[in-house]
Amino acid sequence: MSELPQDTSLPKVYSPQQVEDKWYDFWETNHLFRARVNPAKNPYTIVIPPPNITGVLHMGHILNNTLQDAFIRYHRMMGDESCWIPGTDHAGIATQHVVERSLAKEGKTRHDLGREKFIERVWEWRKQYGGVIIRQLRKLGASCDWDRERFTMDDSLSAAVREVFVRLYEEGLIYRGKYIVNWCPKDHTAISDDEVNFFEQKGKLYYIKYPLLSEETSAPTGKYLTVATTRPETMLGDVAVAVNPKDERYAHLIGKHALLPLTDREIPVIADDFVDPAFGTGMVKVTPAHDPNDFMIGQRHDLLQINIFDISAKLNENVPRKYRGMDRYDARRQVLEDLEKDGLLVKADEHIHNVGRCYRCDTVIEPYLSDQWFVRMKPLAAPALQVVTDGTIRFYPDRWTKVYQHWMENIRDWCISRQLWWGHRIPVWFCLGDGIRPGCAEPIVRRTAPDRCPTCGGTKLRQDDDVLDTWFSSWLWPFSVHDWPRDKELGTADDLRYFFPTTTLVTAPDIIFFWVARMIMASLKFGPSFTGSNDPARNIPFHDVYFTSLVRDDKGRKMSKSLGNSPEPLDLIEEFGADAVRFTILYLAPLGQDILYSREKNELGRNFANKIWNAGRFLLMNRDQIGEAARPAGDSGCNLDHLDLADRWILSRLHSTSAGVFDGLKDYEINKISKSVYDFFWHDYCDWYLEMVKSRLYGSEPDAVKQAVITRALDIYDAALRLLHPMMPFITEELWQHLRTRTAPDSIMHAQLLRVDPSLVAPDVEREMVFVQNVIDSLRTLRSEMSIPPSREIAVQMRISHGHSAESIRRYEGYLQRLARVTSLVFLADAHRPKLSAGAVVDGEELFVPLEGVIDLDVERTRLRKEIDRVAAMLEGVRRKLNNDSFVEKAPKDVVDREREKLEAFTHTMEKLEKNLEMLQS
RNA sequence: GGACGCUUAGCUCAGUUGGUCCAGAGCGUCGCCCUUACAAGGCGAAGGUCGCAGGUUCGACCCCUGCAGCGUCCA
Repeated sequence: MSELPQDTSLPKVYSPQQVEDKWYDFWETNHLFRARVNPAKNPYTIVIPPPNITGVLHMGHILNNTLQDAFIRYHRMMGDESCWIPGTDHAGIATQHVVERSLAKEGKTRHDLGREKFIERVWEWRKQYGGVIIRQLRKLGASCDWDRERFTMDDSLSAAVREVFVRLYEEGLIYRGKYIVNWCPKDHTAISDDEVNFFEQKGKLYYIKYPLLSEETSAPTGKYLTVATTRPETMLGDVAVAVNPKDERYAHLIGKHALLPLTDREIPVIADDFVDPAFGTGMVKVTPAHDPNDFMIGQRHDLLQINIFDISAKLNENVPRKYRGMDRYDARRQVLEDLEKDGLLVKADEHIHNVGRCYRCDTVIEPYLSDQWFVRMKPLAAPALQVVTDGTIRFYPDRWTKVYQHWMENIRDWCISRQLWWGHRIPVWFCLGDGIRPGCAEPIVRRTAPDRCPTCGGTKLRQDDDVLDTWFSSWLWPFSVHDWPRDKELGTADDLRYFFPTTTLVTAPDIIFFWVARMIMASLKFGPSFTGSNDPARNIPFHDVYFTSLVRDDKGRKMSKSLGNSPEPLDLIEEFGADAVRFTILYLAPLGQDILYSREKNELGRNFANKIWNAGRFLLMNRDQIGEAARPAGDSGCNLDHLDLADRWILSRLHSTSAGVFDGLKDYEINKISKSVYDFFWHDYCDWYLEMVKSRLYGSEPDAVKQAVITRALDIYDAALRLLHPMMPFITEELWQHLRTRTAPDSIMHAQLLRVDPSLVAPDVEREMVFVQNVIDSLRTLRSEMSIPPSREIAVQMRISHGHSAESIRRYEGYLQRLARVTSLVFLADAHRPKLSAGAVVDGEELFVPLEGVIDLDVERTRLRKEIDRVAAMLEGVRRKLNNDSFVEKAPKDVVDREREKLEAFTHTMEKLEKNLEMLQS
């Protein structure tokens, strides 16, 4: 058990650097983040969205993980078994890239090493650099259960991937086929539809003439068909020209043939509904191997598929010799030049079209015909849509359910094979035959490598070269982290059943399709195998999904490496402290809206930390001088001796603030929580309560009272620290440990949150306090406007006539003395009205500050007139309402009554202000 | 083209089922204070016809319609 770090004196300014690492070590070495199966408690589980092992912490991670940590810590302090499971993602393309780049520096490619050596190299890289982020999260204060850290390429998680692949294949939900996929010519792999980003781009629409051939002789007729295309180079793979069957202009051409220029291919004119008569000439070229729409046209008309590109999008042997080996853009230039020469290029119009680019490397995607593995999504999507529309899973903010629904209803099959080396190799083997006989056609799909072909017994087998999409492992994350399907053999079966489903998922909305939707599908599909239940509510991966804001810079631009507009998170932590960075981003993060972020904004959090620190210093200094009263029992207890208005008020505020925090948590309104705790701590507790406490501590009350007062102030501070801890874990731990003697491994982390006592929430007390505050405020304003220096004390006279009593106000006299520098308070008889004084009316009661010729009467007259104008405007508003018959008739009675009360109060105030002004006129 | 979101003080944002918010906070600005917790602070002040145009209602920042600008997602 490690010792509690001890530090006796508090410096004047809080320095997070000395505090944060100390406490993180303390928490970690004492295993305070650890979660264990505990049937006596409710589990509260979050699985981290596993960051890429190639990634480094950015502002999005700061937001995302601070939110998760705050939720986890709140629930831990509410008595739940809080379990936050960390881990990383192997990020196929990204990681392979990084390692290939480092190889390139040695002048090598992955092919020089070979597959096996290359993969070894990636693992080495991962050991050395991978998961920097995991270490950085500790700096942020993340209370992850590190014993549970997982990696998507771990043995058990890889077993889960194979298990799922085999099961889906056996059910016919995974199939292999030659389809048009999004091919990245740089990464040499297929990527899924969702991994393509579309950008509008200026291009040209080329009009090209294809010579029409005679039906009888196949000789050129001298007539031409004009097609419009944005990609002229693909004409070398054309197999038809298509028109819309309803397009009368071209009806007579259907069935005739044209000669494909630059080649000697004759191609037919076909009719297909897909063709838009309004686009270009209403006549399009058809290239089934290089356009997804043409691919479908080709299938409908049983057309040939001519692939004209190699894996780098260079032209292959299926085109005339002169174009072979050319890059697609060089080929475009050459084709255009040749068409021009032959007089077949009609024109080129400016044209804006969407171009798909690889989300990893930004290379323009090539629609490409190749053998790929797919998951049939429709059967998986239906139940996954259901649990969201029926509210079994809730999205915050709710509007994402619509986005989700739309995607689910229009779902397309998921291309899961990737032509990479780094990743989960597809568990499929092909029989190669025995050298004489050809191999068997049926692929062998197995959890582990087979020895021989089950059909022919042949031993020459070859595993599929491809690996699976990284998301094919992350969609299993909520249960694969508990080692499913090996949970029984690895002893984590209880964990799996206890911590699944998770409670909350915190993630960015841009991966709603990649990840969120697919996790729901996978959990509903495979959950029954370990929950033993078919109830969807038991098999969902999570109950709530919190979609985070996007962090932008202060000009509203997305933060990006290339713009260099993102602050370096670790530098921010170094400069402001992790607590400040955490609190600031929570304060700035309204649910579902983007955050405009800048370095300087962290001053908010830093200043807040310093404020709390100094309030703590104040309390400790006074405690050391005065001493504490006997401690009340229990963690949430609070000394209740010798209560006065300020005490009852702060207790009321504390309990209603707590209640607000609990309410906010239910709806994930973290910025409301942060605001209310901030306002309570700074404005209620420091600005008012501590100032009022001073008047008692430094006054003439007996020691027993002073001890009760300081003890209570400490108790409330303690409760407020607990309320704040999940947002600012370090400073609250440091101060909490200073407040009272603790024994290791006591930590605020595991202290209970204050239990809300509704009986302490007292609206009447708060109203009374507001009156006192208003009196003080108006005296302060008056002082300031009359240029009475703060050092100068003032005498105050009051005329009570509006519901307050002199006795009750006498009780607050100490507060007025201290907070408004009032030296004496005198109550006047009704008839008296002091001459030559500055005055104010608060809640109907009159305040006078004698001016004694020192102050300019003109200033006071101007001040009064301004106040009269203000009240007159309000009075006018109220009158207008009450003079409106339909308002009095139709508005609810209490609203009308309230307006009548206002009328009376404003009239009353007006009269007094006008009398005051009269006095000064004479 | 479709869907959704946003538009409140110079800037960033709060504003609960429409009526004690005819509007608040932080930063910035101005004035006064180094008052023994805190100048990373205290006190006070200035600053807004709540994007525009209609409508519903006794009453609209809040509800409805249209428009404009910005943004996101999908096609």
